[in-house]
Amino acid sequence: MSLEVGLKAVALRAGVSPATASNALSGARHVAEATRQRVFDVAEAMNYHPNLVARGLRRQETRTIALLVADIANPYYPAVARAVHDRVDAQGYVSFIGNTDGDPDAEVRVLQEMRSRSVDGVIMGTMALSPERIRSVLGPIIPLVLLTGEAIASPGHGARTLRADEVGTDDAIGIGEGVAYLQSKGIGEIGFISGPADSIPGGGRLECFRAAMATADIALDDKWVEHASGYTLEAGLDAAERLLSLPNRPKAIMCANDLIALGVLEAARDHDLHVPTDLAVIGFDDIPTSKLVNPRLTTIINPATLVGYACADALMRRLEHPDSPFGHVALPTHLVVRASA
Amino acid sequence: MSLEVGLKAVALRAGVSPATASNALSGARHVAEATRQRVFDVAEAMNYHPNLVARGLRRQETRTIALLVADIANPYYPAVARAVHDRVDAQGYVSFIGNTDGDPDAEVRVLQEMRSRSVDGVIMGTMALSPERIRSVLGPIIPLVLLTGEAIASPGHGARTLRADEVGTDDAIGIGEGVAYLQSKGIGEIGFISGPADSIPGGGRLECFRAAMATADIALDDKWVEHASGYTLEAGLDAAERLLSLPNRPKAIMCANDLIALGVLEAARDHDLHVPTDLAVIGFDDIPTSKLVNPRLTTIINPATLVGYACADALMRRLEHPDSPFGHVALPTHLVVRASA
DNA sequence: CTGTTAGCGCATTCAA
DNA sequence: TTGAATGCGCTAACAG
Repeated sequence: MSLEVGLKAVALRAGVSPATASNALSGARHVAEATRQRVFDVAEAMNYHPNLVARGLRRQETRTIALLVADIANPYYPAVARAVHDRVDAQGYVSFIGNTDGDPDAEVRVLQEMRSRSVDGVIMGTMALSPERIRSVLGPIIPLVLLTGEAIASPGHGARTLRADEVGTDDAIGIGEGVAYLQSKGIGEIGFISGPADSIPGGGRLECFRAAMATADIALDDKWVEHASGYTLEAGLDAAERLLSLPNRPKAIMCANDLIALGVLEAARDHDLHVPTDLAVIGFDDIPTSKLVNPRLTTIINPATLVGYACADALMRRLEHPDSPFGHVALPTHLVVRASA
Repeated sequence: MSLEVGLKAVALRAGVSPATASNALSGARHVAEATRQRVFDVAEAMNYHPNLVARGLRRQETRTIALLVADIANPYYPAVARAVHDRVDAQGYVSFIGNTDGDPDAEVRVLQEMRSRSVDGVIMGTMALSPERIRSVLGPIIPLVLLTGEAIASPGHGARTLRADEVGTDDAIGIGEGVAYLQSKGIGEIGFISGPADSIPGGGRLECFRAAMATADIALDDKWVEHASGYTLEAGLDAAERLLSLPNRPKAIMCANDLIALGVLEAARDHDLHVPTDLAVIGFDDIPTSKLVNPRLTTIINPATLVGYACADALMRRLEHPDSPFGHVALPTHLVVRASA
């Protein structure tokens, strides 16, 4: 009934058994050159293409991976997704994409879904679930790459039991550079806008910030630490409004991501504050927009493409060498001074 | 050997046959309430989740779709991807993502790949292949939604033989508004920067532009029509350099997309041209960046989220009603006047 | 209402 | 070097 030509049809027309046709095409076993050629010709003539679902069931290997992020429309992720795609595509893998909005229930649901679909690997930028929970939902087998800034805060954290590779950014470098830079300009009244209080990447960056302030020996007023309700411009604007309405407001604001920082820029405009003289603003991520806004955003470069490559490479490596030691890659972040600080 | 609990294991523990367990869980056939409850309890206790690869093979329905675009990192697509994801996710479908860079070979390759993977449907924003070619590579069965601005240039174009739904934008509306707006400001020397000469969306927009100029009764100097080498800021900058170096340059430039327009903005800066007084610039798409740059970009809104919804809805509709008439949706575009024109 | 049989399309045993 | 048989995990058809 099926209109697709299957291996059986090719074998029939080539006058061989399905097994031989399979071997001829895949090269798994040796086949007489004449036979091989004949099978190839017939397959080509009949426009045969293997059914990858059936192959996946049989081989217990689907050559699919899952890329799970909070929101593909968040400007940081597309570059990661593209980089991952390019790397795995070169190895014959295709990617499922999943958006979780950082909602723990959604994360569990989509992880379970991907497990049911027998993906060969998962790359996940979690916002809510602990690594242990992720591993437990995903089951003990499927290779997992964690895409998280916090990886570095606790290097190699439980890799043994977690059986996961970690790719992150060394946020402390860039944030340290940012604090030092502000200090060198004589600015000590530095505030920070993090993401939602319980979210992971922003929380890690906040910790980095606290550490950097301590290192720089600058007292940190806890009133100057705000939590945006999300990693969006609007949430950043709201949080900045609160910060700028304080009786004694900070002279500089560092942010957990660029969108929040863009919100701060808007808030500064609303308050008739000149950036950077009245208020210095430093973002995080260096999304494409950042070099195009006015004033151009001083920010900390989060190398999205390299992160994507590193995730894909870690996953491909584990698929080839399942028993290699688990690793964590920390890509450096760096301050890029533009016009906002 | 497999560590995953299968239906057989659940059936065994529940004391029923695999078929009954299947029916109890899926509800395909009626099962005694007591049995059903027992199967559910066992499944839950054993943490059973169906193997969707096996189900796909058996049901000849994978509940996967493919979203094929030129480049997910292009800022227009993430919003489309997110919208598609949300709609199909609600129906239990997951999305493969494919990037083709508008390369015809890559498009053929990924279409073939998706066909091999038995996706239930394809949403494709083609840049290079003709609809007929796409249909031929994809085979006659798999539902196809074409995401293309040109759909509207030739409404219902070959829908019968193509067996495809089309979702596009009515680019002529917004481009007509743009030309009329410039005319109302007394600007008649209008140039246009399209995408690569052989690419589809930019070509359609160029045609709209020519038509709008004719309607407005403005003579169009062909020297003022340029082709950018891609839909990027850099390509737009290059093309604009060529246009602005002309002995008699246009007083306004309309563009096939916003990134090209952002390149024009940079070129204008390089040439010490003040926007909009020396040079008016109008983009296309209204990507998030456009409202944040300086000067804020006057552009034509391409409702990416609505486009994504429409694509997903068209696909879901066809999956439910395979024989419904093929349709094409044209979402209106509109000029939004900001500061660059 | 439930169990048995069969097969989706392929790749891997085993045997020849 | 090749073919026949088997089963990946699930569900549909057919019996009972």
